[in-house]
Amino acid sequence: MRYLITTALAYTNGPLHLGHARSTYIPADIMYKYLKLRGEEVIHVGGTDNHGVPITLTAEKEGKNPEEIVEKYHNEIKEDLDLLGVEFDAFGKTHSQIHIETAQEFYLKLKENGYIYEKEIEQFYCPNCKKFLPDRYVEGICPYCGGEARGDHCEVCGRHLEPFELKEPYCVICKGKPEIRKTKHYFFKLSALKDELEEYIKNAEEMPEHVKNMALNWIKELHDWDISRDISWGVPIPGTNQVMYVWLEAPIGYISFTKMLGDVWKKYWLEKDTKIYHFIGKDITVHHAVFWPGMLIAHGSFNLPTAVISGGYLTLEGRKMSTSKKWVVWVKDFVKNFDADYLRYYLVMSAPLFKDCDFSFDDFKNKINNELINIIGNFTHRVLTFTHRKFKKVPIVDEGRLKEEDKELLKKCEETIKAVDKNIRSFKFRDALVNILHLAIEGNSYFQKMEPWAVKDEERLKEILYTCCKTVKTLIYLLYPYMPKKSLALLELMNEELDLNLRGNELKKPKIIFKKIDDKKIEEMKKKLYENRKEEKGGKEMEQIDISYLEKIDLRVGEVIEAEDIPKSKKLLKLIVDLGDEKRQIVSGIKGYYKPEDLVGKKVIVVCNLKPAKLCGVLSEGMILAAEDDEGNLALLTVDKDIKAGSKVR
RNA sequence: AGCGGGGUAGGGUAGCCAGGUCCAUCCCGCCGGGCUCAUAACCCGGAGAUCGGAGGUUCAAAUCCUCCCCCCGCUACCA
Repeated sequence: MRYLITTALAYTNGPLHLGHARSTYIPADIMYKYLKLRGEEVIHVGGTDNHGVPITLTAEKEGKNPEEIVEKYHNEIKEDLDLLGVEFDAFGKTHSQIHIETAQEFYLKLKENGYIYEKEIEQFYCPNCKKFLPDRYVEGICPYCGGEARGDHCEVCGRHLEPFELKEPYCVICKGKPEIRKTKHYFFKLSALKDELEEYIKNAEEMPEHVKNMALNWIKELHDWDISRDISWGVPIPGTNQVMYVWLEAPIGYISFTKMLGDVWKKYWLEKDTKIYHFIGKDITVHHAVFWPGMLIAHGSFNLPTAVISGGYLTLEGRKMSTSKKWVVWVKDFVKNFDADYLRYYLVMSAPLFKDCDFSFDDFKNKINNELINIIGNFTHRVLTFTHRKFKKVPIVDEGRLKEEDKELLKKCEETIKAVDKNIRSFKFRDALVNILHLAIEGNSYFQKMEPWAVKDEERLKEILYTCCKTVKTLIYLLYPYMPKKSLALLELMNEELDLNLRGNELKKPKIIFKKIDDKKIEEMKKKLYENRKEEKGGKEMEQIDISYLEKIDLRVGEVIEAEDIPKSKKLLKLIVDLGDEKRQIVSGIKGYYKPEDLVGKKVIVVCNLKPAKLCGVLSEGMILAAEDDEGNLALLTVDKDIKAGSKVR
């Protein structure tokens, strides 16, 4: 059996953060290193995704051309991966000759097989920017709920919108008004592949259950896929002046980058007996479990994915990560202060891969110091120092002569090896690491029971320490995929090879391999993170305004006279507010903070001259003011003592 | 709104698909004791859980069914 491991192509408009590391790269690298360690034929292929409009936008913002942006972030991303200890056999770019050719050949084959057709469609065109605008680059008002909508999707009510349903559309680049123009687009007949996809998914034995469920659900309603874009940055569609939609060409990168290795690529993509594992983040599960296999089926020659391993999301200190709000920890900043192997350990240990989990600095410190170091670090260290002091080398004894309790620990080693194998091969990286931790606990317990420090009989002492060293060697071997650097450092002290044998070699002078995490560094990192957040929100950064600006806002006191829930919304309540001379209906996003009945009678501050809008289909003629803190607590603004409804606020 | 995942002791997590072996696993934390080879580390023992809520099926439910609540994500260009 041959294994091809791929990791999601990183998008070259920013470096990697801890979320990328946890959901995709670290698990994949563990799988890769493990299979390699077991002597399997395995390669890891990855790279960066360089096309699509966001790159051109970033380029414009930074006053550079797209190639420069791509180059910059491609290199940064690769450096981040190196820092994490993630290894690749091939790491490519989608903006490269080999990929562009491969993607075009792929496309032509789809066409030849009858899966591509042309259709004239109408699309937004921005006369100002002189370009057609892909969906996401037009914003406007949702015709159903009056909320803000982007392209074909309303952010507020979540409806899918037909093109041009959008009211008051504007171009996100120049804010100008786009016009509608006709253009010829190419479509991929995804809908024709329903039966084949269903059969594929149902028979994909190693595909995780939740991925299967999602995929099967998705194919119930498959749309054909508009795969052309009227922009210039991308893989040109042969014979046109358009480029391919990135989700058509990017996954082909898995093939193109394998080609970087020469003819062996054929073994992985064309010959049977290959397992293909795609490691991705959960947001792109459908692309990998439905669209990509659909493309491969339509193409007809390549192996299909054996499994799509979709990693859960990582929150930071209990809150959603956000690069724009600077609520993020970048890989390169993290590894400046802490060992990458500690990160690998922590991110795997925190939760099973498919689940979301949280990264917190305090928890990181606790888990590393109290679990990894106290249990595993301490066991390996006490065994090596003690053995070194007594014998200077690993004593080799005849295993047949060992006592029951020795044999029991050695048996536990064997069992752990088996359990780890089973768990890693079924993507249960955390479970396997727990198996390893348990072996170290058993080791400590054995050491304690045997009391080698009190054993006078040298032969017996050799037996005990042989058993301990064998256990340490097993730990080093099994830990290698998780913590390669630490594992190799221990191996160095043992003067050993990366396998399960003991050679009786002379031990190097022991030193501490697993150093505890420094509180100061934790505090530094936390401080930096929280300060970023303050800066972002802080008043200093805001532009100063003239008092006349304030006069433009009509603020008045209003009394809530009716309040009811808007059932189909997540956050909205409908309020009727008395403003003295009139009553107004106002929709407010405070569901969950206030019960409708508690609001009635409250005096609130209302922005009266706000442009009316429909939210979730309900008209809102104003806005009530509320304060919100870091923890997401919300409080309505009200008046200090009773005052007439309709009073002006100034 | 639809879909996917999740809600189990202070935190994390196993068990759930194939109901009894579960007065519920493991790791951290907490409490008590022991040890001294070891990074104030280690070992032994203990306390701590209405298994999100309400019904139902069953001799038997954390596990199956129904309804509800809460958290996260996706919905086609953010791991």
